[in-house]
Amino acid sequence: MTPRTEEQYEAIRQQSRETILKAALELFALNGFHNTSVSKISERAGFSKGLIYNYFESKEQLLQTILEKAIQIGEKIMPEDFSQKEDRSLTKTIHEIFNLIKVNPHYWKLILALSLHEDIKHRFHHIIRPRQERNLNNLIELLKEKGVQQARLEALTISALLDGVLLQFIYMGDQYPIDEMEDFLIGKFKKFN
Amino acid sequence: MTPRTEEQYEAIRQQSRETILKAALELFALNGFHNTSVSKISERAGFSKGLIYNYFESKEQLLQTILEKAIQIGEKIMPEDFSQKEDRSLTKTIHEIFNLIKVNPHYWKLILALSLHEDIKHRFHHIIRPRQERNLNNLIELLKEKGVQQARLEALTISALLDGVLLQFIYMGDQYPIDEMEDFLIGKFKKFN
Amino acid sequence: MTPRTEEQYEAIRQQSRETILKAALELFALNGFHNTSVSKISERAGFSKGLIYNYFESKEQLLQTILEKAIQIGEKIMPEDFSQKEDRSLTKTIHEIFNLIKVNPHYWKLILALSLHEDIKHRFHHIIRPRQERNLNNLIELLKEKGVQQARLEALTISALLDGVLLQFIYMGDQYPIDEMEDFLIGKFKKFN
Amino acid sequence: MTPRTEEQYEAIRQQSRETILKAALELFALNGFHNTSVSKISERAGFSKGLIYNYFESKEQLLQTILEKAIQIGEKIMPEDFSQKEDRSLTKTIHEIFNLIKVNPHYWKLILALSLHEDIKHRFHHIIRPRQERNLNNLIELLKEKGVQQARLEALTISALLDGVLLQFIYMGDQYPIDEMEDFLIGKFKKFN
DNA sequence: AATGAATGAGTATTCATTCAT
DNA sequence: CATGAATGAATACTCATTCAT
Repeated sequence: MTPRTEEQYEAIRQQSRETILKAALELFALNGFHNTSVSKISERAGFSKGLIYNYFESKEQLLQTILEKAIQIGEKIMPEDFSQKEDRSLTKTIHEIFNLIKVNPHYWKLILALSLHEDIKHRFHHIIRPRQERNLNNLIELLKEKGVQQARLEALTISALLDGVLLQFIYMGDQYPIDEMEDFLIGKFKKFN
Repeated sequence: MTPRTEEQYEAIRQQSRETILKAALELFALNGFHNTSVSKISERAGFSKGLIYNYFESKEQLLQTILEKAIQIGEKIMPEDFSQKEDRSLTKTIHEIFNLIKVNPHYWKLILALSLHEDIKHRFHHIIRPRQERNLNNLIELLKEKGVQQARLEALTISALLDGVLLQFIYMGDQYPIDEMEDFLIGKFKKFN
Repeated sequence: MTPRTEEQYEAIRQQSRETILKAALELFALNGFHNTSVSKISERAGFSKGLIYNYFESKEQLLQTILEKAIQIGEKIMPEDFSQKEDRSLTKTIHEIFNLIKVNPHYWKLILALSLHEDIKHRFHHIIRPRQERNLNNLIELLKEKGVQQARLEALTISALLDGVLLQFIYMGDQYPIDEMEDFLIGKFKKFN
Repeated sequence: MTPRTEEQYEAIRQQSRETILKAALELFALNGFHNTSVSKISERAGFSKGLIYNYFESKEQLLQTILEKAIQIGEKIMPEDFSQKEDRSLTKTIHEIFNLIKVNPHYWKLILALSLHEDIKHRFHHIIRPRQERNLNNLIELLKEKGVQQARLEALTISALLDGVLLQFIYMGDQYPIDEMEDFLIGKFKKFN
């Protein structure tokens, strides 16, 4: 009955926010943003509808928060200063990407689905596009250093390949031989290390 | 003063149907199914809202009609009896896929976007899944004939690669070097011919 | 190929009108006015939708025409000048009412259903109410002549009874022992003859 | 700052539900089901359109709820176990029916109007028909016990008479001498007690 | 006289958001 | 911090009516 301390309140807030974000992510990824109601999110989170609005200004902002998080996750693999990174081997990078996919399939499914919506694409274009560009350039640099010819096309190919694996893994779920594919591709790209 | 002939009516109907389907396809692909209102479709088609319902029972059925058409298009490249096809070379097949993508990007964008929605995926799973399976098996057969080792993983790789190219082309549009990529990949896979 | 004569045209017109009215009556009686679309009427009549509007200004006017016809039919039993009618015996009148019901159940079903709608009731109140009043008064007169006490209540009772039989016959259709009821009631009211 | 208690919420809900049901009943009875829009119901109830759907799944279900309530009311007069009822005298029963009519004219008007719609009739046929049958049989039993000849036809007559009175009372409203009719009919049927 | 494509106002229903408690 | 009743704008769909042929 004693009032909670400021820290306890903060902890509760943090916890509730996470719960809501998790529920929203899952439903957005499963059914799409426009096909997911705030009601369903609150139900899945185990809260009341109104609470969502204590933490997020709108359904839209909920989405934005999720996307920003996804971008941060991606950032870890190919950080701003990728060229300074210690182990920049393609093998390592591919392994990290596969790991990411396996651990957070929902995020990537959502990102993929949303990136196909023009309206959302526009809203995040300024954030996503430069990173894609940068990642591609990093990859091109990497390949050039290894003396690869037509480094740009080769980089685009690798990038497309990884996107395609992601797509198929997302689509097929557990039926997709994700681990075998990882080994297979790492074997294939060893020569570029 | 006399009514139009049956043929005249049929022609009008055919024309209107096509116009509506085209508008719907574009909007679904651009903004997603759930984010496209029937009003917007009718506006884009240059008709009244009500007319849509003279031709299609529901927004849902409009989608279904579009998807069936997309499936028919895909069928041309990898037909049921692919193993009987005259020129089954990988080069030829890749070329055809690229062509398809370039000519009908809207269809494939839509298919991709929809295939990520669980509810829609479920509804069309019985149509799409078997074809994917069949296509993959055809590819595996093709590679085996050429004496390729690990034909299944190699086939999955090729399939992922093509999906990835589609994804990136759809995402980037005219900025994507689709023709160069085609040549590059055909060069890469010549050895499997 | 010779043009039709004016009379032939008129005959066709008359025929089409009847067909439309019949279809409309049946559907209105079956499903209610507001639950019957002009499309369905035209379908049942075997014509195009547009034709209806060559003959009737509106769905509303179609209804009005039907109601006026029903009123005319009722008029035959209890005409304006009922007191001048030759055989005004209750037995005869009841028999005529039963006949009417049996021959035109659709009309009476429709009349009953519509008379319960306030909006329609209002629109026809000035036509229907005076007739009901007149009919009741005629019945009262008749009973008074036979020396019946409390003629008004007795008349209301007879009137309610007949309405009730109509209602139940309409509701139950062929399962209702309409002929037996007629004999039974005529037996009952013989004393008033 | 603290949310309302569960009881408070329940009270609010109960109140709103009742208000909506009352408004719907009145409008359905006045203008018919198909001629009453959810908008009009919400207006009459003094709520927003959307609120209706917090309480009822559909306009249809609103109707169903009302009908079930009407059936429950009817059940009180002629309960399942009517033959066990203490005072089963016709006089008493007629008095109860008149009371019911006078207290709840809207319900009976609605029931009457709806029972003339084929589509609605079908939907509730399985609920309403058996009760009508049962009620008629109860009445027949009652009359037989009193030694009445042709008990079935007599019962049908009484039943029709009561339906007719209801019909006329509903149609004419306050102008109908409902109390006088009650006394008159009770006098008429005293002999069957 | 007859047709049916097209229109647009109206209807049921959903859902993001607000707010009193 | 938390609740859920209430709102209103948007959405899918229907249908009486018009009109060119």
